[in-house]
Amino acid sequence: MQPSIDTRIQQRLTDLSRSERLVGAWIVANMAEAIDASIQEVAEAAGVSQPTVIRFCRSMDTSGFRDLRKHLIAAQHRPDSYSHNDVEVTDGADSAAAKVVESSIRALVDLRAFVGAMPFNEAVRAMRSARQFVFAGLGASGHVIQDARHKFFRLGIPCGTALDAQTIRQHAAIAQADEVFIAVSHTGNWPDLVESMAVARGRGATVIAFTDPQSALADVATLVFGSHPTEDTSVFTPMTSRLTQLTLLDALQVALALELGSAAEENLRQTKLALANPQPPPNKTH
Amino acid sequence: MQPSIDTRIQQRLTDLSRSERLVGAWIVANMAEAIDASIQEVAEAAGVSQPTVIRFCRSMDTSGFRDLRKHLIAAQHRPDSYSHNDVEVTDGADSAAAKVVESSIRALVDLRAFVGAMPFNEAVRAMRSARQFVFAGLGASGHVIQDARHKFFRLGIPCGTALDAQTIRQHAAIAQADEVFIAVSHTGNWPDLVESMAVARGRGATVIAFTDPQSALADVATLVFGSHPTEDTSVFTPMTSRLTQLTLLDALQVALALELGSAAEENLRQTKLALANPQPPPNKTH
DNA sequence: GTCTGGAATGTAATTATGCTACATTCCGCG
DNA sequence: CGCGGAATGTAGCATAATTACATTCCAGAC
Repeated sequence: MQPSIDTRIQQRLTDLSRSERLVGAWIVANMAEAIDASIQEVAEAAGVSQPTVIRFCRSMDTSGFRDLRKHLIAAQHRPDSYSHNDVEVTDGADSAAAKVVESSIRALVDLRAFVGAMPFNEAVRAMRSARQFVFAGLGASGHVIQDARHKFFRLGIPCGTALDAQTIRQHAAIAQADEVFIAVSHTGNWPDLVESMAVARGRGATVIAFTDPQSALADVATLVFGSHPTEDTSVFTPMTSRLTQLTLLDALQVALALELGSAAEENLRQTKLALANPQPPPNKTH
Repeated sequence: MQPSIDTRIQQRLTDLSRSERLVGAWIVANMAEAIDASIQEVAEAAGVSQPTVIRFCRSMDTSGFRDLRKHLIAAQHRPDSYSHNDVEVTDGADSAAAKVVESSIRALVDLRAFVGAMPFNEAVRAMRSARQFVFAGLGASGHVIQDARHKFFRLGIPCGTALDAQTIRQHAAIAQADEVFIAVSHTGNWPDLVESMAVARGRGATVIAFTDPQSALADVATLVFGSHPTEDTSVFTPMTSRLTQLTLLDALQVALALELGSAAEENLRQTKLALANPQPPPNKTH
């Protein structure tokens, strides 16, 4: 996640022109008022004209005043302990653990802000009539993949897994139009995976990618679920990106279960039962 | 602090008139969009007129649309606000997805309340001098296990995995006092797993269980990290219990990395590097 | 010094937004 | 069946946000 808006303003204050600097200075000094203020009020308080305020907003990489206000409100309600505290070497086991949990929560809260803009409907539409799902991922993403497969196959649609470059290539080479590939990758820049997905898509298959939306994988995919392009370089980043991917896949599976067939209710009930008792005691294989 | 706006909307939904209820329902189902929407857009999406939207704002004890928007943004960025809704068969893919995310957040927020009482220090003390870790889990928990192993082995301590009853029994049969078994199970009632861990412990090994604290597995374990006995019977329970287990294992790994040896700083740096770049592009195996 | 070009800023007009006043519809009840 | 009050919508208004354009300011050239 980007640094919160107030620190961003502080940092760039010196790069701005005189008038814009006045605006920025007033805002950081009067955050509480700034949040409820209109453009006029800000302009007056800072002693500049209204367009200057807008120019200031643009300088801060926001689309306009509304957008800036959104960031200000968000910043005010985002406790610093969540955004900035990384683990310190002086931390005891307990406080380090607490920070990991905080960080995980933060990742999902941030995810929630984007989930509305993700293509769940499109994904479900593509998946509901698929002949087969192929789950593809390398390395650490392989665990996410296996977890996902374990959940989706219960819906009754055949599921394949491809955890290494060779298997992925082979699956892609025989891809059909009614197949859906689910590709997971933290960075989205593995040539093997990207090329294979391009091949699969070229053969008409749908490719759903869980990856960085800026990546090469995202470019070749039909649908992208962004594990958002985090700038947070803390220790936790890869851990939390995996959590968000798992959560998104959970969400997709539930959405698909709801949508499948006209017996949606029955499907949900089945899902509920299956998930509520994933380990019926006397059963060995599970 | 008042209950955050989304729960307030939920609560009062039934008291509202038909049209206002439509507005409220749309907003809670599409929080992310609602935040960026103008009155018109909300009115259209909810299928009502613009004044109705404003009347709705007033019904929510806000001074108007701007103020409501402020509360929505704040709610979205406050981690301890979450709605508690289960998925309905009438949900569209989008709102079902949103609920899954909410539910995951809730699980971690609940976890946070207990994390201080968990035996991280004891676990780290046992693990820092271990000759080997053995990760054991059956079925769905196997994915959690594999993910954990993938992370712990980087610390330089040998790690074994046991994903089926036979392997688990064999590992337990040759357990030594300086080995640490990490057992994961949602229910904690698999006879194979419970018996094997009892054997391992009888031979002097440390058994750390990630499971229901009321279960048989918890009884035989040396240390227990409770995926807390949730009373939430929603569809999500098994999904979220897996998330909490993963998060706890993340936390344990970070805590251990900090504690390992006197070169704690070096270990952390290594961890950071290893985690920050889990997929160095030209490397094939990862 | 003063002229010139370009950036910085402000003025004024434009558009979108949030809001209000009033008209219409709907619905329960005598 | 019609009355009265709540619920909702229509149309218009005021303000907020944004844009287009004019003015000012300042650095460097001559």
